[in-house]
Amino acid sequence: MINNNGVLVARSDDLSPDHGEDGGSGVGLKKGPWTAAEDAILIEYVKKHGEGNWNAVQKNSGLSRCGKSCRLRWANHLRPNLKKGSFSPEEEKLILELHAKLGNKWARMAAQLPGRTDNEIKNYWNTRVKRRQRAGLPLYPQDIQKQAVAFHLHHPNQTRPSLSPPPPLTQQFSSSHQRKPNLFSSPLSLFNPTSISTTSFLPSQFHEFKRFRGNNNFGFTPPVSLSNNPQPQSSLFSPNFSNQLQPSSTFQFNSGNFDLNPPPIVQTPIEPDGLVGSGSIFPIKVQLPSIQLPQQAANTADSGATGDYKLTKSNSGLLDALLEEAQAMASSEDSKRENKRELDQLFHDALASESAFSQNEMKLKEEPKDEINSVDDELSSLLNIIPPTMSMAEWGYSDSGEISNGQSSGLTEDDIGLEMKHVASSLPASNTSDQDYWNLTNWNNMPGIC
DNA sequence: AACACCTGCAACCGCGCACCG
DNA sequence: GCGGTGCGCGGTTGCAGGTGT
Repeated sequence: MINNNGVLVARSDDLSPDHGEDGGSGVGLKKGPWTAAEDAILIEYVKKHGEGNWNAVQKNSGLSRCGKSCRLRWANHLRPNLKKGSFSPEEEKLILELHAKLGNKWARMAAQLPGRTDNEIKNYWNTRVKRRQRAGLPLYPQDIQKQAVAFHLHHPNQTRPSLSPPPPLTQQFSSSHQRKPNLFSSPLSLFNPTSISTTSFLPSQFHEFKRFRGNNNFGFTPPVSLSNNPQPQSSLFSPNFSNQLQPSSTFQFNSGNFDLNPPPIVQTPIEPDGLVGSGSIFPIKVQLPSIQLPQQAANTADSGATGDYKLTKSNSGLLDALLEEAQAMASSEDSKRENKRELDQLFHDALASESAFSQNEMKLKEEPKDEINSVDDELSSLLNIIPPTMSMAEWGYSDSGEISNGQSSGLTEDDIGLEMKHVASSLPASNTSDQDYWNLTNWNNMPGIC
């Protein structure tokens, strides 16, 4: 319904049920764009009462907005020290890194990007997805891919991947009205270079990250002053950024080091530019210090980390798919030892496939050899351990740009399963040490994994 | 100039989690 | 243990401005 001011307002049947919150009856609550007057009211209210208790805003301030709307408006637009304007190249790079690591966890990503909101990041990413899809480019630039592979070489035992349930079908491709495909049958399958797939390895540090009510890191905060308070230096450009990001981990751009937690093996199609936002200029119109305190929050979460892992919602991708497949296979086997061997091999095969694919990709690109060699050794060493069977390197590029094994991409899940079985059985037992196993056979006993 | 199409972004919506009585 | 409530997150929608024809 449009009111006299041309502003969309809620009809009574428009309101989100949302457990009956957001203003009780909800009748008369305004929707649509915020006016300057409303902004002023909200700012004044938060100044006085602080953030949180958003549903009280309507009652106490006379603002005809639901609590959710107020929170959103404050968080995304009115909060002090928000950065506005385009993302800087550094920010874009960081977003890519974080997305490779976290998947569509916008709030967590925002916590690493001072002054940026989850909504901004989400919009940026969706836009990027659309753009890259249109251009037929992969989502992740090559160096992110390298980091992912390099990390696995250096930290094969540090973490185990989450076995995520399939995310909502709408998780990744909503903007273009594409839906998360069946991994093996869709045009966006993992063997399609234009597909987008990520596998999240969510760190234990993020356990219970979501909610921090009752402290001053998240949730309710004391009344804020809109003046520029002394703010922590943006971690983005801090030399100690890696430490701030995740204690005890390393995180370096353009290096073999990565985060404590293995990032997903990202899908690796040909990357013509290999650059982030190449050819673009990314002016930051406003760069104010941020009032966000993400690191504190992260540290709080860190302190509770015990090294256990639990199932988290994440994007599924190549690795998840393989691991899920592996898990399914494992459940049907009698020998626990055999299971471990198989699973280990399957995972290593996934890594090998991706890294081999990376090599393929790098060969196809005309890059300075030095740059390529930065990870070549590591890749080679990985490939040396991995039997070449089923390596994606053996898969050629079809004329259409798709990766194929010489046939059409109409692989069935059964096909893949059989191939993976074959791979598993081809591995000599001596090739993998017990240390390499990630207690894969115990995954079913892990909390949150059923 | 007018129209159609595209793009980016603000805002909304539904869901799930944590807290509390 | 359970239901109600508050809140945050991720996905989706719709609109305004830009661009092309």
